[in-house]
This record gives sequence, structure tokens and C-alpha cells, in this order.
Amino acid sequence: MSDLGKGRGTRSTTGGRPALRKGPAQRGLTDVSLDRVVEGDCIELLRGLPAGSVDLVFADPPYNLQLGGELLRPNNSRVDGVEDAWDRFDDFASYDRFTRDWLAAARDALSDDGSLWVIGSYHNIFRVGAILQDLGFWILNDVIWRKSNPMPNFRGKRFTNAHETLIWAAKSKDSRYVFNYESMKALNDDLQMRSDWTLPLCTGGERLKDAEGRKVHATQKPEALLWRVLLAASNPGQLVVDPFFGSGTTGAVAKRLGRRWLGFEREADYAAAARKRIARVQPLGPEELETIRPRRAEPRIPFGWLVERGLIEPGTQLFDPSRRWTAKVRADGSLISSEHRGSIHQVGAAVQGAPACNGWTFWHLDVEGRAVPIDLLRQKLRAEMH
Amino acid sequence: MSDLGKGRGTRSTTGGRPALRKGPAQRGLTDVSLDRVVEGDCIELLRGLPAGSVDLVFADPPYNLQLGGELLRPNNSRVDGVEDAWDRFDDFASYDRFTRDWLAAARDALSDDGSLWVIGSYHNIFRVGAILQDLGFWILNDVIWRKSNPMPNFRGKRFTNAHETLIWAAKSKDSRYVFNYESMKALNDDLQMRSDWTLPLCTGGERLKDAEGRKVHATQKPEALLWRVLLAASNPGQLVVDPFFGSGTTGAVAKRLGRRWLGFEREADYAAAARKRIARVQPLGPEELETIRPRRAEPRIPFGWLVERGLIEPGTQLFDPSRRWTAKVRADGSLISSEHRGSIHQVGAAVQGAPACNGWTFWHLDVEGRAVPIDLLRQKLRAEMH
DNA sequence: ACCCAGTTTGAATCTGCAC
DNA sequence: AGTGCAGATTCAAACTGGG
Repeated sequence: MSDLGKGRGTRSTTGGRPALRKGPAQRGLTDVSLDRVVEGDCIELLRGLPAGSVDLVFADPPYNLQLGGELLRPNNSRVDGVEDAWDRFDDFASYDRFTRDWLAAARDALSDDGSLWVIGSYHNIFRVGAILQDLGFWILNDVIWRKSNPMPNFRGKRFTNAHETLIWAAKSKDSRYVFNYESMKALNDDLQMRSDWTLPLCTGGERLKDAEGRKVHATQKPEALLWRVLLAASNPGQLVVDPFFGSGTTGAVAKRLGRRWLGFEREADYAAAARKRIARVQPLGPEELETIRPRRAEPRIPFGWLVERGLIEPGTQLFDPSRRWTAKVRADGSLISSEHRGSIHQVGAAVQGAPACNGWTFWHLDVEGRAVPIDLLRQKLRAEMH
Repeated sequence: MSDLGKGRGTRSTTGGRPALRKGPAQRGLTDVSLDRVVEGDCIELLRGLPAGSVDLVFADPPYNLQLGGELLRPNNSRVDGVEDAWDRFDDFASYDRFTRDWLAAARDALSDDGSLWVIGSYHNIFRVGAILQDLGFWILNDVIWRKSNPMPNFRGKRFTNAHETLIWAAKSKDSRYVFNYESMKALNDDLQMRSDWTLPLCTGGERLKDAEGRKVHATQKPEALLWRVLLAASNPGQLVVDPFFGSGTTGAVAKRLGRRWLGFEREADYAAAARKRIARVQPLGPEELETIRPRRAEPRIPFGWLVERGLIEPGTQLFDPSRRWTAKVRADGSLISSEHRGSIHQVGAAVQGAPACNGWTFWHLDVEGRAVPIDLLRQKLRAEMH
């Protein structure tokens, strides 16, 4: 694991400074303490992590369903079921305290460019979202998990509750968070991935059962959901922490996708089931893990290099797709049109009267009667340079 | 209007005691004060309503978007964002105060069995939802408006923000709120209506424009959305109040559906446009309240979903029927061949040197020695997703 | 009347590195 | 922290105009 935090284990959206990014191992976490389920209170355990050591948090906290009174105080004592408005306020207040505590601890553990996902339902997600914002998290998206096979509303008193909500938030407004745009686009047939994801509930062979055939965990999340989350917002080698580990879906998918992971779980039974489950997971090899490389991450090639390398001759006439404007290439890689001179981008913007222009895709040259974007020459040069 | 609050104007879900339910006229509101747009501050106007006089509140409050500078599309055209003064707040605390004030006033105005809808985005909806709960409202559903034609994310930095969230809440836990289960089921091809509604944005002839062709209101809601809300949660003759009336969609649909209505609006321009709009609306006759059934399209299944769902493993070798070309599946659903990488369609086209290719029928995989087109897996998945 | 190609537009927290 | 600039980035629908 000597390459933790290097290579693919870095942000893919910028391409800059990959060697400078620290992996978990450089941030006070050793191999032996990673890829494990730790039993205990998630708030204490989160507080025990080195500040800034975590790249991604995925959290599936208790939903505070006001049905069975399964509500826990920060000290893990159980709150009794309550009826009237005063007690309900007490109820929410205690849920809010708990939420604030674990979110604040998670925020401290996150690196500056790390991000956090929380999943919830209308019972708790509004409180979680508001507290997130109060703590300085910067919401990037709310994402809807649209269940293709939800439980119907048996009594016919409400709409079928057919979705859950995920919030994706960066540590701060200025964060340079990881978003693997191209991978998400690839996953969605070359269309931008939207904020609504249609996925089925976790059923069938994926659902963990005990010896008597009872489900091990009441709210086991489908692996497809975590697949999308981890692929979108982390890179191989980065550290993913799940403070409410449960049946270990986050760990199973993290292992498969080559991410480092840590799971916190209070209940020994869940922890044991998760360990057993994850031990069976086969990690993908580097080739399968390789995804579409974002153009932003490709090495920068100045236009002048094409001239220098003889891929384009000084004096060559360039034109835009509509052939309304032309410009000539000069020896230093600058362009000159009838009224403007400067870089391919500057002249492209100037002739159009636009505020900006990507000269690589705007300017074309004539190759045997066909208009070819100069970006094609750049790709050729890149291939030559490996 | 002597039958206000009787007959159809009663809850349909219980069937009990219809004659005892009061209509607006019995609760201190006269005909002359109804079905009107009132200009002024919504909090004061809500406070001025007799307690318990309102059957349904629909609210589309400012979202507090906190937009930065200007945003350009890839073609350099400028996005016409929400820059109106009414959407600007100093900070979360002042937005929260505003929200608490209008929600508290709305709650007092609501009858005990009345309910409230609020629409918002991730910028504000979590704060609204938490405050709702703090005030004693009882959330019945959160409903997702899934936009069929959302604005893309132009910079590729996030998921396409393709939905908005509505919260539907009763005045209290014990409320006997109106829910027209059968109407909703009928609207949905005799299936229970789910909590996610797919509807297009308000465009075309429905969108109000001024003399210069500019949109009258930055955020006009589609009538189809209000149609569903009013049909679900109110009965003819009941009173619907919209404290952020804007372009008057709530009033237009309420009039058409035979509901009484009241709209509060601070801006005189909006109020005038709404009055003009609603004057043109023809109320439906009792028999016409039958609705058009929405058409259901076959769901699109991107190839990546097969990978995500475990129907095809990353690393799987694909080949064409003639077995001249092969390619490998990667974790994000893209393919890689010896010379090309991209979507199933792109790589299929590239290896053949063809301009286009249907990857679904071109690529096959080996199942027990037999070549099976990947389209078969798609059909399998589609069947699982209805 | 229809078709096709090009243009416009929508509640948007929308760049990142070098100097 | 501020400035300059390379260069990356869009989907569904409705509308417009010419043939």
C-alpha cells in the first residue's frame, strides 16, 4: 500500500499536483487501522480520527421514525415514546443534539476537500440538512433515491413513500471536492447524471439473512446505491468512513472499488455480519477500476507546441465551423485575424464578441477539403507523448 | 354560494359526519373577500385571517438561492437566473425567522383538519421542514417534483439539479386531513400515486410573458403540479390560500377545479398579471372533473446501470457477433478496447470505423459458451423496474 | 399543412491554476 | 487574497423560419 494517496488516489477533476495530495497513510492513519469495522459509539470514534484524515463520509443515521420510540440520546440511552407537543419538542431537540454532535465530529475528521453523504427520510432529513448548513457544510446536491419497488401505502391515507433523500455536502463553500463527472456521465449513457436515481430496494441474494432466514438488518442499503456514491465522490485509494455501518454495504462496495474504508458500529451482531460479508468481497483489478479519464486531468498542451513540432505550419489559415471568421497561425503559436491578435482562445472570443472561447474546439483547419478541429492535432500530440 | 363547505366540500377519505364540516363562509369569511388577490405582506395578511378558516395552504416561498456571479452556458449565452430582491436574505438566521413567522401564521389560519404544502429546493427546504416540525405540523409526505426537462449543470461540477421537493403536512398529528386517494389512483393508471411526480417545467403558452416577451415571473410553477396538489388534498368549495401568490398558478387551478381561493402578493406587478390570468380561466363543470391519464414511457436504461446492479461484472469481455472485435467493461460502464474507450455505442462505432452503432445489439457476452447480446440483460433489468 | 434545421431557454448556491 | 487567463462545459422542449 505504498502508493496510498498517489496516482489514482487523487482528485480526478483537476489533474494538477497529484503528488502533493495526501492519502490516509500520510495523515496519521496506518494500514492496520484501516479497512476494519470498529465497535463503539460513532461520535467518540469520529472524534478519535486525526483531523482532516478522511476523504469521504457516508452516513445512514437513525431516521427517528416516530413509531416505535427507537430514539437514542447522545449517551445511547433510549428515549421513551412520547405523545404531546412538549415531549415531541424534547424528542426533536435530543435528535438534533445527537445529529449536531456526529456531524461536527465528521466535519473535523474530513479533509478540507472531503465531502459527506447522508441518507434519510422525511422523518429526519430536514433536521439533518438544516444542521449541516448551520455547521458550515456546503450542500452540493440533494439526491433522490427513487425506489422502483417501494412498499405500498396499505391504508391509502398518503402517497406511496417511494423515495429516500440523500444530501451531498462539501466541508465548506470553497472546497475542491471530488466529483467524477465523466464517470457519472458514462454510467448514464453519455448524459449528465441527474439528481434522481431509480434503484430497487435491497432484496434477493444481496440481502443478508441469519440462520433462521430473518433479515440481519432492517434497512440494509443496496450496493448499487453505494456504487454510485463512491464512484462519484471518491477516488481509488481514498478513505471512506461510515459511522453507522450496520450491515456493511459501504465497506463491501468500498473494498470492491479499491477504496480504503472504516466502519463504526455499536451493535456487535451487525459488526460481525458485516465483517463476514466483506471478507467474501473480491476487489476489482486496476484495469476494471480504470474509468474514463476527465479531459481536465490530461496534461496541458500549449497550442504553440503544435507549431514547434511541425504538426501545424505557420501561415496556416484557421476558420470556425460556420466559416464566418478566419485567422492565421504565426510562428509563436499566436493567431492573427483581420482585427485581432493573441492566443487561440483570445482571438476566438474577440472575433465572436464573446466573453470567452475554447479555441481548441472553435478553430478548424482544412485537411483534404474537410474541416478538422485543431483539438484533433492536440490529441495526436498527446498520444505521441503518452 | 349557500352550499359552501357542504356536499363535495367535505373530506372524502373518512365518509363520517360530512354535514358537520364548516366551509369558509361559516368561519368568518364572506364571499366578497374570497377568490381575490390581496396585495401586501403575507405574514400580516395571514394573521388577519380568522383562526381555523383555511382548508389548504399552498406556499412557494423564496428559496434563498444565494447565487454568485453570472453563469454562462457552453455557447456563452447567459443564464437568466433569479436576481430578484425578494429572494435575498442576510443569512440563515433571518431566513429562519421569516419562515417561522409565516408558517406559524399559516398554522393559526388553518382549520384543525387542514393541511399545508410547501415547495422548495435544497437551498431552503431543510430549514422549512425542520421549522415545520418544530411548530407542531405533522409531515404526511415529502413529494419529489421530478422535472422531465431540467436545466443541465453547465460546468459539470455537480449532478443535474433535476427536482424540487414539496412537503405535505397536517396541522397536527391527530388531524383528519383530506386525501383523495381514489382520485390520485385514477390519475396514475389505477396504481397508488407515488411520492415522486414526473412533470415538465412551465414553458410554452402556459408561461406568462410581458409585452416584450420576457417572463413575468422568474419561477412560475406548472399548472399540472397544482392540479395534483389541489385534487389530492382539497375538495370543491374548500378554501385554498397561497401566501406567495406570484403569477397566480394556485388561483388559476383552484378556480378551474371549483375551489375557493385567496392569494397574497407583495408585488403589484405580479398581482396584476395574476388577476388578468385568472379572469380568463373557465371553471370546470362537475362532470368535467375527470382527468386525463398521463402517458407512461418505457424507462431508459443506461448500460452503466447493469454494472452498478451487478448484472454484468467489471472486467467482462464483450465481443461482436463475428468475434472480430472485443472490449472490456469498466466500473463506470464505459468500455475499453485495444484502441478506443467510451460508451458501448462509441466504442462499437469506433472499432468498426462506422459513424454510429447500437451498442446494445452489437456487443455480446459469453454465457455458458453462447454469445448473448447485452440487450438481453437490459430487458431483464427493465422487467425488474416495471 | 408538414418537415427539418437551427435557436432559445429553464429556481443554478456551476473553474482552477499560476503568479 | 487578488488578478489573469487557459480552457472546460448542456438536455429537453418549445419556438422560428425556410423549403
